[in-house]
Amino acid sequence: MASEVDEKGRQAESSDTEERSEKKSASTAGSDDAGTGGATMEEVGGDSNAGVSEVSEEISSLAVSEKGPDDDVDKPEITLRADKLNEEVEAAEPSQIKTIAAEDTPYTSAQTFEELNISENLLRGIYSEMKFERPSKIQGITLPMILSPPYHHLIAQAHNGSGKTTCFVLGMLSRVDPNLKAPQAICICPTRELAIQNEEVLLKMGKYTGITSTCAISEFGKQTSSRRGPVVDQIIIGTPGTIKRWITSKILNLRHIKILVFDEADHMLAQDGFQDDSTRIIRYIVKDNGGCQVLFFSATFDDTVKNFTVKIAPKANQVFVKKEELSLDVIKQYRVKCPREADKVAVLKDRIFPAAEKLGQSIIFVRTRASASNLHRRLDEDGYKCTSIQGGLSNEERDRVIREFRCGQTRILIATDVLARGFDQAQVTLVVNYDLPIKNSFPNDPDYELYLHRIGRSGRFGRKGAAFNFLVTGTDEDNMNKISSYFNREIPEVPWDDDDAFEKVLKEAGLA
DNA sequence: AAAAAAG
Repeated sequence: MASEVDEKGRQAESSDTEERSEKKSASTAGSDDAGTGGATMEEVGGDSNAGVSEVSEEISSLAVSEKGPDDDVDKPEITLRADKLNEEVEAAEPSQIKTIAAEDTPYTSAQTFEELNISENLLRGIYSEMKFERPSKIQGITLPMILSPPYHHLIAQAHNGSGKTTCFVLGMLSRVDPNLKAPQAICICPTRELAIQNEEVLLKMGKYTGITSTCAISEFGKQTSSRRGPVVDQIIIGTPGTIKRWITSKILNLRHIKILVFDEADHMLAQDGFQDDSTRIIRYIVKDNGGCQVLFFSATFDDTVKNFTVKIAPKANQVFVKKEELSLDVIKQYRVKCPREADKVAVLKDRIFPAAEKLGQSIIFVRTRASASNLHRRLDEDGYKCTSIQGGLSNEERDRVIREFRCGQTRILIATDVLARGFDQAQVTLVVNYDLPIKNSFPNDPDYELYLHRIGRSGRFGRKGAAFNFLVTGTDEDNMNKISSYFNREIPEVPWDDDDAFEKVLKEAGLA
């Protein structure tokens, strides 16, 4: 079921058009699943007082000041129009999503794009370019929240590959005034690859709107901020550093910004992520025009960052998924115990590569830049065809590696966590955690969020996928077990030296 | 003992 739903929500390239349009994506209400009702509603909000820094308090008081005269209502009680809402959409996706509407604003989930009151030109892009028929579950819930006055902030969590990009791209395109030739929307992403990808979706969906956009990422050899003229494009999608530089060097005017989007929001607001940059940009906007609607989108929000987000956007609409529900069943997960570190390469060569050749494309995640290039070099020397990407490469090099992978010229890509989040390539069926993701601050704990994002690079839009986790040490095993129980998923072992076992497991995953 | 952005 999940697959049909996801088909609707996809932001994929044209390469998969055939499949997408023939799927019965029109049946959002998927009556067969109606029995799954009774979504568990967890308590939300209220408890968001964990240790939050003073900075955030400051932001909070600033960020609330929504532009416009609608600052009247201040009722503490939260109207759970949400449960009605859940029943309506529950049928579409089996997962449990809990929704908290800001104040007493009632929202009805959208069953069609027409009822969202978006422009004809935008509808045309949605149908003829994106080939969407109806909103996916997450789209149906969040789009009315994004598009209805008084334009509350939104904190939204949704599964990998469920159509988050569409939500905020459509949101930006719809809220921008096509006749005002000035920056009106900003989207901030953690990597330049993601910024580029998101702008591609935006260009496609907004093809007939006449709305213009620009990508604010560092471009080697291109004009520096000082030599660049003022930004006249209406939507800016980029990475924190460049956006900040454009703002401080006055080439990006914030006066007409009405919507700000954080993609991979948990990372953008994490203390060891981009929290400082993100809060600074919010402050700039507040200072220049009194603030704007802010959207926070991610597949994951750990408790700390969730509390922080609620803190800086106190009156936001909230949409959350239980963590046990996040790990997609379409992605089969396995552990591979390797006797020694050196055996990892052997498993790659003997089991993964042969399979990968037949099964689409693969991404192999390693922990450091150095191990990415080392592994790449070793395999290269032995005649295995693969490429690697990490933040130490030049921008041109990165662009080239991505381009080659996008067009299928390369099938196996070694990567650091630069590609862990958001990277959307429908043909990726295999993900290998050559090194498990671990928390930098607590090396004995796995990074659950990163794990989920990594394996989410496969199984896009309900396709099949498999993830192999390489384990060597006792710590590896401990971490694997923690991940397994955190998401409440069995992660069975595949013997590292058994061809048949791998064969069998790939069949089981629906790949072989 | 990390990676990401960017200077």
